[in-house]
Amino acid sequence: MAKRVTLAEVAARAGVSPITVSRALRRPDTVQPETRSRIDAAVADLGYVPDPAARALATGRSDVIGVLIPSATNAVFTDVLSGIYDRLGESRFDVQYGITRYDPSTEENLLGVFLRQRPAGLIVAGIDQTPAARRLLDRAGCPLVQVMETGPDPVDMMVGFSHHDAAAAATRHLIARGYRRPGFLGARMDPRTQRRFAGFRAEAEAAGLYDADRAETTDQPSSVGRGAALLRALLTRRPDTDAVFCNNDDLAMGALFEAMRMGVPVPGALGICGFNDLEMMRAAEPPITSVRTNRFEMGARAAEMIRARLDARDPGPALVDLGAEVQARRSTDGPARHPSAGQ
Amino acid sequence: MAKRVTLAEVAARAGVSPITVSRALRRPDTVQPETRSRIDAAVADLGYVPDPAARALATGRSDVIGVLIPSATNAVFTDVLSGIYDRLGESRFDVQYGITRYDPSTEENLLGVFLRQRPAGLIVAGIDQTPAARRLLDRAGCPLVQVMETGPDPVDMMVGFSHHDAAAAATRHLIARGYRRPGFLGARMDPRTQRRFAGFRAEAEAAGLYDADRAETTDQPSSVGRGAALLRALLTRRPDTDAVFCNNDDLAMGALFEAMRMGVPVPGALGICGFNDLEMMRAAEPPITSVRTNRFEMGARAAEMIRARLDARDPGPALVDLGAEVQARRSTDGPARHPSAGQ
DNA sequence: TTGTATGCGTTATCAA
DNA sequence: TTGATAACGCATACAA
Repeated sequence: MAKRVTLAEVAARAGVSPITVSRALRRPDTVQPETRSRIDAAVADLGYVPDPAARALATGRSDVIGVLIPSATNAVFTDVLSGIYDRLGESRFDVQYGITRYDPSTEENLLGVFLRQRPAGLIVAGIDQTPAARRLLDRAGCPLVQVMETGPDPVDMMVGFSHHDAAAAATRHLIARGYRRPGFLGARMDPRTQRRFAGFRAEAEAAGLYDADRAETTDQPSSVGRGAALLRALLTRRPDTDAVFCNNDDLAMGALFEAMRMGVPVPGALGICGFNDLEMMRAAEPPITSVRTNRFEMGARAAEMIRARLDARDPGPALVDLGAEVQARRSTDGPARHPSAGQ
Repeated sequence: MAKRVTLAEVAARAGVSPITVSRALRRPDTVQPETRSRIDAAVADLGYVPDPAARALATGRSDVIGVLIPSATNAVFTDVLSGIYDRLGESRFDVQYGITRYDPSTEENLLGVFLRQRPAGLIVAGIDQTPAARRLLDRAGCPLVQVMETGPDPVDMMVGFSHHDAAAAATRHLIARGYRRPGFLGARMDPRTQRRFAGFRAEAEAAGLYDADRAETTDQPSSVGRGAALLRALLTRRPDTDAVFCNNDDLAMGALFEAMRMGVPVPGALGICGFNDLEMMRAAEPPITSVRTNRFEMGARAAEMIRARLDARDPGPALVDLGAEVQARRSTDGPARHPSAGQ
């Protein structure tokens, strides 16, 4: 266990006082060039690295940037993490993650864990914090970005898109392609999912095509297998359903496989649309239509906004809407002219 | 910004000295029950929470458990994270992640970042650290677990499995099912992947069925699309290949889709085996054979071993081999008796 | 069982 | 431009 090199030792070697070394490191322009070079040499010789705990104690601030997401296994969030990491990996900041498991009280706890470290910044997924969590955030005293979603009443900054509108766009796409009996497949049914469902419903109702009986949902986590099960349940109950908008891509992939198993031609007898546009959607056979959400970019922008604020630069607009675009692919090419030909 | 409540204030309210409060919190059995209850009340009244920085400075130890993984988007690692989180989420420890991007020098840097925080424990993926990183690890001065893989010469503790042997088992399975011209699909080709390839090769050679020309690999990251491309390249070059062992499940999924596109029946004309057994393999059509690796369990065990050591409990064996099992599914049911029937 | 003195490595404040 | 002093909040070592 190597003994730690301290500021005092560097100072002794450079023939200055500790505080001067401290200054030379943090604001080089405030010390004479020649003393600075002596100090730099001493730092290099001794291999000095600052102690983050001591710094945090003295300043009342850490270099931790806390990130709160619901799941570490859902590709949706890991892509956001990649974006964050891309902009923060090389910086002086340490990124620390917390996983809420979609559980509001876990989120409150983790917020507490982060806050007591006096983080330099905070990135939290979503806009559905509990009132208690909201109060904590309001008093966080550091730059804060809510990601994944846009909405009213941001705590501080926000970067995301409207899940409602994105789902509505996907539904419009299905209808435009000629599907007339669209259904909805949903798992987990957390608030974001609910808003997507609302977008689907609003659009279908506007077209006079909404049928509550074609919504097949579960509170269970989503998975490919779950998508298969949901589709089978839906088609068993309502065999004439001619398209499904899926809550996410896992469900869509499962729906595709189940359609294969059931001998239901896609897209001729059933159109399938996913959400998030994971890489596999493009590679599937048939390729699956999905809604592209700019997840990496969301993380990257959030990280940049925080850095800008910490460096006292202009972070730009406090609310950034990155939008979402329907990526039309073969799985929603439209119903076959002669439905029976599909068999 | 709420002013921080300190130990001293709690002490004043409880009518004891700060150190007694400190003790009451950390080792309740060392203080009189009645003073303890007074202290507990004061803590609750004031909403006291310890300052991690101050504690770290005083003890020369933080409560951070550092986790180093190559990628945050690869499901293989996120499952390990889930396991770690499962055992550490409720504890007093803060998990902090670092992403190496499969880059050894990034790994060294991150190790430095962690080490200067004097972490309580460290979990690192793999056994392929650079000599410099290895030296850092040797001097980490905290419990350390290498996960994902077993191998000789552990730094401290280790929990994983033999990628070579797991790949060999998968290859044996293909051969046992009757495939005689097996190929290999590989992406990224990092050291772990190389060892899987070596396992495939060793087993194929042992059966006299190895053909170097049936290995289709790329240094690019793996993806479903990449799997499709690799299969097409392989079948174009060597159309008589009758099975593929894929480096991972993404590639296997892509291979399945590409086989569909090419009109190659699976498993009759082509057997497909993946690696990791992600959930989607079971849900595919046909369901895809894969090698189950116990990723969640690896993370969970690693976390437990570290906690045991920190609590001065017996962590059990320093080297844990969790094995890996072939999950046989329809995609490797064996070649069709009459190959032409497959068309 | 509880308390006193002291130190952890850094930075803020004020003075020189 | 540089330095002396005093925190920051907690825990260790030792004493009572």
